[in-house]
Amino acid sequence: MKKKVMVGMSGGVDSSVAAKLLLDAGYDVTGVTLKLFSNGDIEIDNAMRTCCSLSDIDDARRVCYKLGCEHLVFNFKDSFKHNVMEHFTESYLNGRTPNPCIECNRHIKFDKMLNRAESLGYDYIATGHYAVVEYDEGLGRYLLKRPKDRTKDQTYVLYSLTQYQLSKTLFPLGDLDKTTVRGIAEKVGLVNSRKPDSQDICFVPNGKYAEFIKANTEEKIVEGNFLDTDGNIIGRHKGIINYTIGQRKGLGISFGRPLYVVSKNSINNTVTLGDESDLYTEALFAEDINLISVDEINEPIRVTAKTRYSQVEQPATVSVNGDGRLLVTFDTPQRAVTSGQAVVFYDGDIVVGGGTIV
RNA sequence: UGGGAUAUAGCCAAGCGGUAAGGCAACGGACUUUGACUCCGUCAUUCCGAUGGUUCGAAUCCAUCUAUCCCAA
Repeated sequence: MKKKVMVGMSGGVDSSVAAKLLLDAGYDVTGVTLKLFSNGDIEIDNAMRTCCSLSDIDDARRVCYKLGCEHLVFNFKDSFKHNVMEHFTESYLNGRTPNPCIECNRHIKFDKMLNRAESLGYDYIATGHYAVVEYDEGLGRYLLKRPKDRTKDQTYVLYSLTQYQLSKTLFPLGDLDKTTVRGIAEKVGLVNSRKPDSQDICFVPNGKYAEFIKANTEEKIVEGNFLDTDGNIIGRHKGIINYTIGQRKGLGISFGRPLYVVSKNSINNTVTLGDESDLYTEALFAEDINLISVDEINEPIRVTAKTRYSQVEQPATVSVNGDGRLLVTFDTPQRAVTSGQAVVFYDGDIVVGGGTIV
């Protein structure tokens, strides 16, 4: 009997090809598009393309029709609002810089959707992520590994997956590169074969995330002072949510040389600016740890690690710090390590684990 | 109302008679399934506080005015 797979389909080319590949591999495939928010809720016009606009649900539906598989739409708006949007807003208000894609994977795709799939009798869920899941007999563990196409590596946003979630997940695109995927879509004649890659935060399609926060919080966004690294007031900022560590653009302050956000203080409502050289730190603490290739960390281990989605992994040492936190020490100081972002550890192509930067 | 100095794009700033450097900021684009970073491009079309004058030609020289700053009263 065929194994049943529920494929999360955004309407984009990647997840569409994932569905196609699963069908070819002999699975009983159902495409699912998640309704995560209404365009009306986030004050954007409906003509705009986001992962949940009508046109995207339509694209997914048309792909399924073309492939000859069932297509469903699940309404996860409440969960998305609570676990992703509110977390996003809260994080910024507290002076951190969140990564909503990670929260969406953690709470929506690989939790909500997986649960729904199981209750409906599916054996697996699948997505169009570029990553590899592999069961290692020796370790007796499921491993998350980097994909063939390194330029599209999405393991960074998947570090939170548990052993159980990994055991239920298929990533059909792990061994393909993007051009091959587009080629397949083209060949099969999928409507979205040339659709641009998605980018920006899906629920903030105009890129102005600060406006989203203002529209979704009771709290008043108040102006405050820009400080130099000695604590002197050197200007006014438009509210702490508008800035993140390492940011240069949009400060609106002319100083003869470029200035970068070095730190934020949500208590005093101040933003400290400094030179590029002030951005480098060699150690960080991480919390909310999820480990994949190992059960626990007792002795310090050598890894490569990255602190943002698009960063080349850097050599580092990870050690326990009690209180559930990990201490990550890089061999060389890293630029703009930012609270709220994730740090993910690698052992070669294998994801060791990761956590949220404190 | 004695003396001195300075007035160049949003900010800083080159230019010293030959037809407006550069930096910062800003804006646009590329890159990017997060925020950023980075990269590329645009940014004073008779104009350099104002008005006259000298000159083939001035932001650059002269005069006056205006503004600001400093020193002294």
